[in-house]
Amino acid sequence: MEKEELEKQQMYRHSMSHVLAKAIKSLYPQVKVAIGPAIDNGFYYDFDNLNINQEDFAKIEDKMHEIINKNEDFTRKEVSKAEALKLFANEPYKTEIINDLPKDAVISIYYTGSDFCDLCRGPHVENTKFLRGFSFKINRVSGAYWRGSEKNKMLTRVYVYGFLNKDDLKECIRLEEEAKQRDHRKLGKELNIFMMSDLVGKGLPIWLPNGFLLRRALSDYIMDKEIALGYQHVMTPSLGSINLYKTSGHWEHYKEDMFPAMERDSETYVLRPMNCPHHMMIYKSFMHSYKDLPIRIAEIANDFRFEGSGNLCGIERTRAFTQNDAHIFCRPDQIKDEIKGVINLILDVYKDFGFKNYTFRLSLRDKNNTEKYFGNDELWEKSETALREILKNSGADYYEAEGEAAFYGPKIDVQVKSAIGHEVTLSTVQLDYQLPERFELEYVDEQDNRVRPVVIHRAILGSLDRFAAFLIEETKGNLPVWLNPVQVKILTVSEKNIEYAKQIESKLHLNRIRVTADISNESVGKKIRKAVLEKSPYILVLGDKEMVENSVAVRVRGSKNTVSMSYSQFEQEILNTINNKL
RNA sequence: GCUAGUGUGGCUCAACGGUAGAGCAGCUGACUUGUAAUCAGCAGGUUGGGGGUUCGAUUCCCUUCACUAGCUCCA
Repeated sequence: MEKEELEKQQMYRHSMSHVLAKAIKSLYPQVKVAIGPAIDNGFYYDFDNLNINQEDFAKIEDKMHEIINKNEDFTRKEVSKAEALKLFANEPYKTEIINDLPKDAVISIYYTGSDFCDLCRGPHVENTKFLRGFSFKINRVSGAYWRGSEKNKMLTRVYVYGFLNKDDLKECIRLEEEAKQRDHRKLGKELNIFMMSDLVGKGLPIWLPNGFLLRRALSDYIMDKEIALGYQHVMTPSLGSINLYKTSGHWEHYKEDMFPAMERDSETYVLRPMNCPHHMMIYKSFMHSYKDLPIRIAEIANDFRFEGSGNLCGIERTRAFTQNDAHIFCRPDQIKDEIKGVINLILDVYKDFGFKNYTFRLSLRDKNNTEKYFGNDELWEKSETALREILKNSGADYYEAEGEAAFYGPKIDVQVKSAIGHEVTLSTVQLDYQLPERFELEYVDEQDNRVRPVVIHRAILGSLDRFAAFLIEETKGNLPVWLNPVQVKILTVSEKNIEYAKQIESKLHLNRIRVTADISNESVGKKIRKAVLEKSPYILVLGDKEMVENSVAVRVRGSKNTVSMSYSQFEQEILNTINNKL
């Protein structure tokens, strides 16, 4: 769609939100209005004291059509602050907004007809008759905090799909339906990747055999990459003394989001929410020369966070997860190269996985709320500028986001969108001067002075859990052969072929290919169906013909055709596919 | 965590005030099969848990747990 057309659509959506508010006010006079902007797929409006559900949608939509068909004018008026306060005296949320405006502000308001007006900057359509061709449908109703703060009252938000073009509305709804089909929670269950159990506890996924094979493929892959780049892997305990986290500052910042402390005898332990402090202690336990740096300590590490119950989502957001974590201890003059190296690794990895839908985000601190962060302004400025420059030079597209930094430093995050539209961080690089200070880390420089190293925190796959979730959704469950839990599925035609199937199976096993054989007494058709539903990349049907010829009949995922070839030819083909990460 | 909605056998769904029913999956047997469901039989649920209303509750009410959507949070 053209830019002008898009702007027009946003204006129409915004005008529609006024129509929605007017409709709601006329149906439910006790309601107080808050705000109602245009969004990506339509618009919403927040109301207080409104209690509706799906059954009321039709009634509200009818009322909206009724207003549109009355050909009411949208009239702009400018008023003083005092006049505005008087006009909206019965609307506490509008009053609050007006009170926040400067004393001498000229406030614009828009009437829809003569009986409804709303505080608004505009612009709007001139008359509701222009909205007649606009396609809309109430999507859902949900809660939303007034002004986005959990300290405030929760209002009722009515979401409405809205498009200039009827087909766009249909397409939007269709895409949302399709997205549900590739939701990792649905596919994860169907493909036996993971399960949940109430008795085990919420947010605690159980990885089934297929899921474990996927995780192993992922962690082997990334560890091999890291080893080649000079990372050293370690293994540290999943819990630690509470003092470790008091030293790092995490306890102060995050204790509400950690599992509660465990006390025994006179000691207190916590399940670790991240691995930085353990890695700091590894660095600290040796004396380091400037010549030894950088030191890159990596771990595939289990972590535990007490995520709010409403935030949990399959394996995308859990309370027990596994990070692909590393800490790079380096000299200040090495920062640039090390971060560049991490960004290159990220790009390299995403290429291997075929990911294209991601954006870099430069995560800065919130300048209006600096007490949340450790360290002085100068250091923050310096760190943020350094990351910005590296990103600029990398040529990657990025955007900046205030308030997204870690308490110890700014970050470069890689953001992706899940099937159902959650924006989540997959990879991250973080620049940190604070933890070295708090843990009193040192190295000896050329003049024999003891000085502080810098720490770069980074995660490439992020957490294996979330990465797997994203991978499943991006591939619609059709994981590439090199990652698929079962790479080859063998089917026998009759009992006579079992022996031959076993031979082929063990040959593939010897090549470290993940293979299973279905030798059940079912029809070939049924076994094919089962294997196709399991999304097996290669199905080998073995019958008398293959047995005699020492061949295999290969059915490749996505194709209904069968290709007959010698076993050795197949072996060559699949090994090539796996080596090329296809 | 907050607001709202949902909760029936492993899965997908039915019955909606009158002692729960189907398909798939599972198990057993027969069939020995050539590219998306062979046939027959068996088994499986005190309708998430607890409490209440009622002669009677899967169905109505309360509460609790879990899930879903959105909001908030995300080292």
